[in-house]
Formats: sequence, C-alpha cells, structure tokens
Amino acid sequence: MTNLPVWERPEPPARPTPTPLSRELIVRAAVALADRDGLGAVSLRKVGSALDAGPMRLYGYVASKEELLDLMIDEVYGEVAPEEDPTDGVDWRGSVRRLSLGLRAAARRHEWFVDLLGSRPHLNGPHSLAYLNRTLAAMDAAPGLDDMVAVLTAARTVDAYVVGAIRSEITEARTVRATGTDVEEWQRSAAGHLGRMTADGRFPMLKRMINEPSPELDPEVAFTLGLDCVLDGIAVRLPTTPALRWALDGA
Amino acid sequence: MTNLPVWERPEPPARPTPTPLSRELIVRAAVALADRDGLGAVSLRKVGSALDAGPMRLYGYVASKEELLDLMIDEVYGEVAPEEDPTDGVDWRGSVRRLSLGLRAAARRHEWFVDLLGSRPHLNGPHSLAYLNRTLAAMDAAPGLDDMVAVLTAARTVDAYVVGAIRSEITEARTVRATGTDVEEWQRSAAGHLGRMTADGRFPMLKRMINEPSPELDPEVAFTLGLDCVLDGIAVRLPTTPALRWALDGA
DNA sequence: GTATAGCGCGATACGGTGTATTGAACAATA
DNA sequence: TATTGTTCAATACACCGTATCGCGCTATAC
Repeated sequence: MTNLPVWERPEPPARPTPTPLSRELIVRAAVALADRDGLGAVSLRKVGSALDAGPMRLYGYVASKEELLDLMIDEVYGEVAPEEDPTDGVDWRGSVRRLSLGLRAAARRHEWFVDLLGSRPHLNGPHSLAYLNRTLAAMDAAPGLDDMVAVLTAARTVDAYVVGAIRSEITEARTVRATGTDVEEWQRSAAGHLGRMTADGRFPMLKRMINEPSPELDPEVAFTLGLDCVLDGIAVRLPTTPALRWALDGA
Repeated sequence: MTNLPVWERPEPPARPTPTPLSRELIVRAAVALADRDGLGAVSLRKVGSALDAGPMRLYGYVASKEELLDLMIDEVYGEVAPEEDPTDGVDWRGSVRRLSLGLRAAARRHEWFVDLLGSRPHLNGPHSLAYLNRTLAAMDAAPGLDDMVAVLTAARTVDAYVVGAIRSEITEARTVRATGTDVEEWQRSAAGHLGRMTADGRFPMLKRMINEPSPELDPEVAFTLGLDCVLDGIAVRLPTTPALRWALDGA
C-alpha cells in the first residue's frame, strides 16, 4: 500500500488505552536498550515489553525492524549539532571538523551506532539529510571547490574517512573492554599472540611495531590528525583537477 | 580450556568416516553460501548441510559462529595480493594504491565482506596480518614518515578511508540493486523523496544537488580519487609535524 | 439506548537462529 | 574380549522476526 518511507508516513493516532505510544517513544526505548546492552539486545519483544506492550503492537508504528533501525540511526544524527553554526560558510575546515567530531561524539555515546554506520543508505531521515546538507554547505565554502562534482567528491571522501575512523576507534575500544579493561594486560596478550605470529620472521614491520612501542595517542587527537590529513589532501588535490576532467575520465 | 585464537589452535584430525572435514572446507562452504545468498544466509545449519554434516559437527572445528566469521574475513584478506610485489619499498604510493584497490576488488567479489569490515578486530588472522604488514612497509618507504608513530598514523588514516569508502560504495550498489536495477528509476524515486523533503527550502545544498545533476563517476575512479586525496594529505601534513609533538599533545 | 460495524491489539504460531546437553556408535587400548 | 574414551548426530532450549487470527473495545447508525 504505502511505499512511503517512514518519515513521510503518518503516525497512527495516540490512544490512551493501555499506554500512550508513539514512534518517538519506541525509538527512545530502543536507543536506551541498545545503549545499555548493545544492538543485539534490541528485539521487538524487548522494546515492546519496555513500553508495556506486546511485540506486535509496534508494527502499527513501524513496518519492520529495519525501519526501527533506520529511525534509530536518524535519532543519533539528530544529536549532531542541531543548532545553527554562525561560522558556517566562512570557515569550511572548522565546520567540517565540528560536524565530524560531533558525529564521532554521538557514536561514542551510542556505541551500537557504528554497527549500522555505513551499512544502509543513511540519506533518508530528516536529521541525516540535515547533516549531509551541512557537510555539503561547508565544502561549498572551500576555495577551489567550484562545482557540484567537486563538492560531492570532497564530501564523500571526508565521509568515508569519518565512517572508517569512527568504526575503527569504537571497535578497538570495545575489544579492549571485552578482553579485559586493563590496557597493559591487553598489550601483553596482544604481544603474546602477535609475538608468536611474528616469531618466524614474517611480518617484519609488525615485529618493529611491537619492539618499538609507540606512545598511545589520545583517540580524539588521532581522529583529528587523520581528518586534517584528508582535508589537506582535498585542499591540495581537488582544485588542481578540473571537475570535467574527472567526469570525462570516468565516462 | 584453550584460550588460543583459532589460527593457533590445532585442528582436529581429518576422519574419513562420513565425510572428510576441515576448517578450510567449512570456511569455503560458508564463503560460497555468503557469496550466493548474503551473510544472513550463513547459519551453522546451512553450512553444515552443505557439507553433509549436522550443525553440531562444526563445533569440533570452530568454537562459535563468531570464529567462523573471523575465518571468513581472513580468507578474503588472503585473496588480496598474495604474491610479492617487486616495487614494494620504492613506490610507496603505488604500493598503497595496489593494496587498497586489491581490498576493494575482494570486497566487490564478496559483498558480505563489508558488513564485517571494520566491525571486529581484524588484526588476528595471518592473512590480515600480512596485509597490515605490507601496508606498514609501504608507508615506511614514504619520505618524511621516519618513525613508527608517523607510519602507524598514516596507515590508520588510509585504512579508515579505505574501509569507509568500500562500505559506502558497496552499500550504494546494493541499494541501487534492491530498489530496482534501473539507475534512472532510482534517480527518479530519489528525486521524489528528496524532492518532497527539500520542497520547503530547508536543505538548499540538497536541492542544488538534485537540480544540478552531476555526471556519475566510475566507482573505481571515485575510489582512487579519494584515496589520492588522502595520500596527498599524508604527504603534505605528516612530515611537517614532528611525531613527538603529537605524542606530547596527546598526553 | 441499543445494535452493529470496524479496528486496534494481544495471543498464538511458524520457521528460523546459536548452542548446551545427551546418548549412541565407533576406535583404540588393556 | 572387555573397557574406555572420543566423535558426532539428535534432541532441546531460549530467542528471534513476523503472519495470522480472534477477542474486546470504540464509535457510529438507527
């Protein structure tokens, strides 16, 4: 019947009968559940029972679990810089950095977010569209990115880095926590496994990595440093290549 | 009992009784299943029955489904440039490009790979360790990356981009295929949804994106272009900042 | 006020999942 | 030959997403 995406489909009227319910309430409950026990703990049964409702009642508000996940994703995007930024349009690097760091912070608040991050088309919900719109606006203000192809290419490149970096960071944090909170213990166990793997002389660089232990960078510093590399690269390379040239090369 | 990772745990001896079995056979069957029907179709029951075995028999070779997924990941890494590259150590950009494009090609052959890509610690299996080792070796040959901190930072930055870009590309390809293979139809439907979302004047950049349709870049060209941006940024920024400076800033 | 029509919602059911447990059949050893 | 120990398949359990169905309520029509 209705092939409209969730965000355009009207919500059923709230009925005070057993417990008032709404998409917002459902999404909030699901997010709280995922925050506490991970994405694997989000089931329609559990979300429902957190709201004193049976699992099937949710299907009046949400067509499937996938849709619920889409709504959860958009909810997180909604936490990223909802207010306007006065410096938008004048300081493109600052704007991009703020947006990316905002998404990273949201992902750290909601660790399950990374499991969904690049895994489904996230250009659907209003909040993720707003995020994309702001990213594009920031890129549009960069000198040298004059047409839409350049802006889109820059945005996709930055987005790829941000997604990958956030995923790596959260995954590593989770692993450390699961292996045992102690960082030293993790280093010793890693050295144990890696040490055995590198004992026979394969992987000389990994051996160097173990033998010359480098100081741990603060995760935010590491994230920003990589991001600045990407932004430098965009500022250096993209303006030097006319957009039409790429399009022609690609066709 | 054995807390060793799979790759160090001895395999049970092959018994010719019903059907010879081995980790390699199990992983191959699982990969074939995932290639054909997606990662969701990989269940211990289906993998087992593809090998004329019950589900529980697999537990003699693999401790859990997670371990099977780890083995599948490493299998894909094994397809990336298994042979030596004579230009390693002289042309760092070429080496990194070859490795990244190799991983991208493998991910396109095994689309389920992206669902696992950054989602678990992939520094475990021998093949992924070999991949990491080669990446580090390539970075080590870059001028200006003199100590391990710089090499690791560069590798992590490139890896973040590669992971994110591959994920985005495959996800987009899957969406296009699911929505209906026709690209024009997808554009029309996207314009429909996006058009309604941007009708009220929010999201001016998205409106521009729709109104000035840009030519589609070939995915490999787009991937390489973004990668070159990242490599440019690394070449520009990392050597200009002494490694100790970052470490101190971070501490 | 009462009968009826519609519908929201909960219970039930189905086919699937990962995996713990159990017991039987087989191989190796005493 | 008797016994022991291992390997594997069958069963079982808890849980999942969701299709179906029927009860009970609400709102309308007379």
